[in-house]
Amino acid sequence: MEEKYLPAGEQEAARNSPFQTRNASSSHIALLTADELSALAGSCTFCKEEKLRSKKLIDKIFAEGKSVSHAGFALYYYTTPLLTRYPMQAAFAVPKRYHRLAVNRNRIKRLMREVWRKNKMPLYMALAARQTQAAVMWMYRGKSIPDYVTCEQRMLSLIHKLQNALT
RNA sequence: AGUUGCAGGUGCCCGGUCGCUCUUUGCUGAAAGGCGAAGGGAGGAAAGUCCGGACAACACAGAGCACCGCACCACCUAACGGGUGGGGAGGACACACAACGUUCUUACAGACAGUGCCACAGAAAAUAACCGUCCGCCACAGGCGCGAUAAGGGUGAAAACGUGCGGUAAGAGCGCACGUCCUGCCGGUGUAAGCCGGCAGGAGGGCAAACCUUGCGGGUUGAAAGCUCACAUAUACCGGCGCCCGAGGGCUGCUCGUCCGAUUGUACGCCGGGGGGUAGAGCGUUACAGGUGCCGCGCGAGCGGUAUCGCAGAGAAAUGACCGGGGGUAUGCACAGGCAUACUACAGAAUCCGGCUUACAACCUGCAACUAUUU
Repeated sequence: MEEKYLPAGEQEAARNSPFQTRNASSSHIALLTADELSALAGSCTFCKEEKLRSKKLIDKIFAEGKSVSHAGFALYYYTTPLLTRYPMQAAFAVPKRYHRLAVNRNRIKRLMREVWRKNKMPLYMALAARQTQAAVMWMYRGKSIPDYVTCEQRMLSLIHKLQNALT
C-alpha cells in the first residue's frame, strides 16, 4: 500500500478518481488563477474540458439562465460551479427548423466555435479574477449561412454585453 | 470531331497560420498537470430509413384462427421484396407482312370455389331484343304479342369465338371444314418455367395494385438494445452482533450474587448481504458475409485459392477556420501563345454489414443513334 503515507482526504480522493461523479464537489479541483490564465493568453484553444457536455447543465441554462441576443445570434449564460479548472464551458446550437441540412448546421457551429476560440479570453480573465464559473450556450436563429466576418462582428458585440452584465 | 440517350467509373489538388479528436510515445513534475513527437480521422450516396441480416434482451409444449408480406422458372447469397441467367406476354427499331435479329418494359399463381364491381354512352355490361328480320293475330298503307331470332345497324375501352359452306320461317357452334383460344392425355425436347407435335373434350367478356382462394414465409422490441461498475442515499427483505425477555446450567449442599445462555420479541442502533434508483463511468464499439492485386472455375450474379493491407470512432456529437497558389468548366475580350470574371456539385458517420430508392457540378470509358468533315 504505497498510498498509506497520503493524508486521509487524499486517499479518499484517490480511491474515487477513476469515477467522475456529479456529487464529487468541485472543492478539490483547483481553479486556474488569473496568473495561470494570462500565461495561456497567447494560445487560443478549445479543448474537451471547455466544451459544455452535461445535459442537466444545458437544461438549467435554459430554465434558470439569462440571455442576450443580437442579429440572429443569442447567448444564454448561467453562473454556477463547474467540474473543470476552466472558468467557462460553452456549447453551440443551430435549430433544425432554421437549417434543415446537417452540413449547413455543422458549418455554422464550426464558425461560431472558431469565433469563440479566438475571442473568449477577456471573459475568462474577468471570471477568474472573481473566482466564479459560468456555462454558456450559443444559438443561431438566422435563415442564411453567415460568413466568418459577420459572425465575428455579431458575436463580439454579444461578448461585450455579457462582460458588462457580469461585472 | 460534336450532340443526344443508356450503362459503368472518378467524384479537385498543393502550401502556410491557428485549432479539434483518437492511438502510440518522449521529456518534465510529489501530484494535478505542462511542453512536445509520430501516425489515423466522412461518402458514393455517409441521405431516405424502404427491405434483408448480424448482434442483444424478453417471450416460446403442440396445433388452429386472425393479421402482415411474397407470388413464371433455375441459380447466386448469411438473408432478402436484392442480383444473374432463362421463359411467357407486350412495345420500339427494321420491314409489304411475318419470321429471325437488336433493344426496352413487365407484382407474370388462380376468374369452371364463392361473393362483388364494370363510370359515360347504350335496349342490354352477363339469367342480353332498341332498330331490324321472321312468325302469329286483328278492326290490315297500320297496330298488337308474358312469340321466335344475336346475321346486320347503332353505343362503348369492352357486346357473347373468326371465315366459308350447310341448315332454317328467319336465324344461331345448331352441324361441318379450316383457324384461334382453353382443359386433359400421349410423344419429343429442356434441370425447370416452357417449347414443338398428335389425340380427345370444350369455348361462356374484363377486373384478383376488389374481397377472396391456393402455396410459401413471418414471435416482439431495437444500441436511448443490452451487460458491468462506483459514489452518495431512502430502504422491502435476509443474516450476524448489540439491546430487551430469560427456561435451564456452572461456580456451592441451599439462598443471594455472578457467569454461560436455549427460546421469544425487536419500535431501536451498528455491520454485512440484497434488490431499487441516478443519461454518472466503462464495455457493447469498430477485424470484418473486410478491401486490393493475381490465378483458376462459371454465359453471368458469384465461388475457390493465394499474396498483401489494417482503413474514422465522436458522444449537445471531432474530422475544422482563415489566407495564398494551382487544376477543371463556362462566358467575354483577343483569336498565334494569352487575359479577365464567375462557378467548382449533391451532401456530413452515430452498432455494423448486404441491397433498393432518391440527389448530384465536372471529367473519363464503352455501346447505340444522328450531324459534319476528311480519305
